[in-house]
Amino acid sequence: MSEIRARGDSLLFLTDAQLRLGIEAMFFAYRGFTADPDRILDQYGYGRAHHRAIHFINRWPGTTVNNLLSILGVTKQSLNRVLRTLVEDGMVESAVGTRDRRERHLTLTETGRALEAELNEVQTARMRDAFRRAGPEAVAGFRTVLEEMMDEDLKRLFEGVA
Amino acid sequence: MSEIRARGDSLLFLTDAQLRLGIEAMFFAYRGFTADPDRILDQYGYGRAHHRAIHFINRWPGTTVNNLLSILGVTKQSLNRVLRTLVEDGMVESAVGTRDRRERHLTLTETGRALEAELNEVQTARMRDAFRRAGPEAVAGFRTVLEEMMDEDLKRLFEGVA
DNA sequence: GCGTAATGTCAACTGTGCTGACATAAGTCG
DNA sequence: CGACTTATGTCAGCACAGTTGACATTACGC
Repeated sequence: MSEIRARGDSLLFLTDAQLRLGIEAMFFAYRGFTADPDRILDQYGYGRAHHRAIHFINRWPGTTVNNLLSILGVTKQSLNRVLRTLVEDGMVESAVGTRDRRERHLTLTETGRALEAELNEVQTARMRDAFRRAGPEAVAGFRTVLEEMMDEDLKRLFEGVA
Repeated sequence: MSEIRARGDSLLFLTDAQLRLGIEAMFFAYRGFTADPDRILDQYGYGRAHHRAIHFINRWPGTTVNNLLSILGVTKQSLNRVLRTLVEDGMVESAVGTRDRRERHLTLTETGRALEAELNEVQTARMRDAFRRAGPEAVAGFRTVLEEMMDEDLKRLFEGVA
């Protein structure tokens, strides 16, 4: 506390009212954040869980099931239900590991990459518009605060790739 | 686009990679954002829907069911299930409107306010730490970007109270 | 060969969203 | 007054995505 006063900053941004506004901003913004992809997913009979799996498999092609589990923070039963439909639908390929044959390496198929691109397009469009209107300094602040809100392990994961 | 270049800003913050990082930051941060209240809600046998109802009833005491419906963006059947348990548990009071007797005005009871305080405490604590570490300029940017990501109607609602 | 790790699967349960249908009470307006 | 509309509540049924617990298969490593 004292070192902050010493920096000469106003502490008005830490009032209860300001913090509650931050909470509500998160809530409303997250709704906007998911609204566009949700509409596309509906057409495929998929939900947000499918989106998250597709997103992170695209992000780290060849990742294992266990990796994905720890990134997504769900149980294997929950993830498996989603992965099974994605593999059946030809969106995801599950390849036996070469170094360790117990592992399954997950990658998107051509079709899967197309869906990922479609989902990314709309979600990115909203974010791009928001970033553009807000400007680079605001975006830097946005990213900083979000990182500080993460759990420690996810923060390390995130900073590892950022 | 041109007016941004004219401002002399770099457009590097709008690259696809940066936008994808923004998307992932939102995802991971929202997990952290909900993690602490979730643990408390579990103890009461409640979920996030209960939290949201409690939050906004506390925020606008005496609000009507219809108001709450449009803020939360769910169906009345969905909200009613949650409200019913909260009223049964003595967390929320539903009072017949005086001006319009069709309306029900919702307020938190003493017990409800205590739970709200408990939930707000942990969620606020995380946000306060994040805000403090990030500093006031980052917080301003955070709020700006979040507002720009909201749907238009929610943005107006939010700006109305902010 | 034994223990452990990675994965998959079955069953059951929960919370929270949805649609559709219907009911009641109360306000509004011709 | 009567007709329409609005605010709310409720029943039934369904879907998605999370959970726990139990168990099986396969493969790695000491």
